[in-house]
Amino acid sequence: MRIATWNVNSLPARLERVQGWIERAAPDVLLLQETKLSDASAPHAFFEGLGYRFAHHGQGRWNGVAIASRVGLEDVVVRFGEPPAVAVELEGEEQVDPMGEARMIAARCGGVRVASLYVPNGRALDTPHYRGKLAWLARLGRWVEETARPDEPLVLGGDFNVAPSDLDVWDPAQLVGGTHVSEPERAAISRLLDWGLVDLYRLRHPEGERYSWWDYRAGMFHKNYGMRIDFLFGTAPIAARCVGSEIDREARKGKPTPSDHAPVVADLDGPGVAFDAGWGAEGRFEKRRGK
DNA sequence: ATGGTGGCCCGGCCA
Repeated sequence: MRIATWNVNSLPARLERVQGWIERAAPDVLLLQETKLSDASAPHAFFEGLGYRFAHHGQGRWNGVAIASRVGLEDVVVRFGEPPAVAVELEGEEQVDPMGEARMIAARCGGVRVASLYVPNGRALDTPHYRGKLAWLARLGRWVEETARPDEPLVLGGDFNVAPSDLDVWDPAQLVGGTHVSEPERAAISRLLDWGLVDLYRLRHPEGERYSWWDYRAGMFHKNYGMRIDFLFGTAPIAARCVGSEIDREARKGKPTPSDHAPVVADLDGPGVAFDAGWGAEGRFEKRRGK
């Protein structure tokens, strides 16, 4: 079984790329983030035409998460199972509450509990958005601890907007004092790992210079100045079944315009189906340096 | 060079 996660940065803007990638990578379960769609606009027929069932949790213009599965899709939960939040005032200090936003959907697919997660960006350390990010990550930790067990098949996938170690960023010195690398954010990821989740890509790839997100600006992708912030985290029974994992750098290249994130793939059981993930000869991306 | 790109959808906001 192949599970993948991909922040598509708008599903309607990415439909052609998503269809091409599904045909190329043939995931059994695809976790999507940043669909930027309302539930009423969710493209169920598009996914059904490709052989997938589709569950979407959106709010329109921002955020939005979804699960496409061709191995069953049951027991859908959104927003950690909490009731819809009332409208949140975003102007005042300490009023930022990402809990009400469309950032979490979970389901059971092919005997595996999967969650598609879009962690708040946090903007900057001294903002209420950062404190909201930490609160959201704490809610995620509590949801995992209260509703799952480390010995059952569970996969958390998505855009975590955290680089867990300095090996996951192109230049740690440039990011000091910023979000994505702060100690509290990394502690929130450690909480998940300490509970029993395993970073499936890192399990198969100990090397650095492998990222899942590159800024659109300033040629960051071409210089391979990126961060590894998209993950598939699996419990021990999932890690034991994981025969391979890739970040598909090919999906970040070319036209039509790609997302700024690449898909992360993990294969459970069997040999998997090999594909060139675009990191260059011998699987190593040749870093190019700007003038 | 204190920039740059891209998506929301048309004036800035967000990443």
